[in-house]
Amino acid sequence: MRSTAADDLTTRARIREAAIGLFGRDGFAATSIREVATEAGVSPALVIHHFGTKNGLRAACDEQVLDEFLGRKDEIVREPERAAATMRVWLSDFDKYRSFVDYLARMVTDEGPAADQLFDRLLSGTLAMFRDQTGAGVMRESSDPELLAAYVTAYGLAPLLLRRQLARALGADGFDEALIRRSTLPILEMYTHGIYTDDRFLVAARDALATTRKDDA
Amino acid sequence: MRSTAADDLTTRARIREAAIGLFGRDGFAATSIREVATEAGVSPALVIHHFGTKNGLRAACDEQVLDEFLGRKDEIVREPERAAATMRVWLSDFDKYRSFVDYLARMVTDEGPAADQLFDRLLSGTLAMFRDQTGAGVMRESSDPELLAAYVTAYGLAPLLLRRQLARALGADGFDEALIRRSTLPILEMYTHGIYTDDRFLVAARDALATTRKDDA
DNA sequence: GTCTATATAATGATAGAC
DNA sequence: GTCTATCATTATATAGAC
Repeated sequence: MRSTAADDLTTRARIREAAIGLFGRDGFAATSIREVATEAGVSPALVIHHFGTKNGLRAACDEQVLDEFLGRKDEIVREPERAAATMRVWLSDFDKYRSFVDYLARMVTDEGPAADQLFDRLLSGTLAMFRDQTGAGVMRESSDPELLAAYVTAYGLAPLLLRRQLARALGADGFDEALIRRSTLPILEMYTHGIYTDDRFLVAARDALATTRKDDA
Repeated sequence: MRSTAADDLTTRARIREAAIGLFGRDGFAATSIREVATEAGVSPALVIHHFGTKNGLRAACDEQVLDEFLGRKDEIVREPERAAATMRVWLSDFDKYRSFVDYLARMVTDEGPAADQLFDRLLSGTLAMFRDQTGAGVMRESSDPELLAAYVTAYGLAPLLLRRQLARALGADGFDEALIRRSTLPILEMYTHGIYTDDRFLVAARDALATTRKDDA
């Protein structure tokens, strides 16, 4: 894996890493080219020289983080597994990879091609996984597999987006390896047995939907 | 319920609504006081006159959206139910309430007291609900109820944060009432029966955790 | 309460030397 | 490749008239 702290980087890469850190921490709009330059130890003009515009710099950061997270394109088929593996590495050395985690979280919720590409790759991986597992009889058949896959993908991203809140609410220092360990079994329990003891909420919802559907007609 | 579009608002309120719309759409840092003023049909100086600083304006927006979403404090105990009800109203008239949805989504992921307050109120409501339902035998006992409640709260917010991606991936115009309807049963199926047919992932994870725990020692 | 005019600072980007 | 110097624009916020 690459080394973030090391200074054996090209100047261009150093600027990009500085930008990822600041964009991730403060957001794109709230970060100035000057701040990036100072952080990287170069002049503002050099930032522009390398990346053209501030948006060019953002695009370079997007590409870098996306490549780090999912691997270069068509390298591996199973995107969600690769993503989960990367995330484990990132969380295992929390301080070292914090920039990437923060940047990634901002990227998913921002609108733009990077967010779409990321979600699509994760979703298509989840869909493929679901298809295999359903075929193998390991997974139940859903009444709406596409929707379920989309939601499960979203649920997978939720701890990333709400990592601060989860850590705070659970009395942890940050969303680190310990929290991942703690969450593994309870969440897998939920995905295995559900959280309810019987069908009553499901039945009630079915009735409610049928009723309002009648009202609409 | 209040009317967003109507012009029977004080100037102060009109400025605040304009700010909510622009902050929600473009983000706080990317929105200037001038834009807010133009949108509200007043001068930039008047914005400052009413709210002191740009951050003061943000605070007023936070308070407004939080009050709209959860109701004024200590009005209702069951926060998540109130929140879900508000969200249904907001999604039932998508264009009218889009500003609030967008603003809320930004608010949850940003750091700050508003986000913390919102998450805490939702979480404590979820916890109370879980306690009641577990007591009534409707809900299974989790191996870690606090963690499960935190995750379920996060999962409840996930469609809000990823509404664009969900809508896009599912071929919908936006995350509207139709998508809520479509998702109700499949998601409730998941929460009722889980998605796996047997324990094998759960058992495997238990083994894996036991192994790495041994490695650490 | 609302405006015009303005002070003051910061921003993204350029020009051109080395 | 990297810098200094600077331009043109925009930003938040203030002063003071009405």
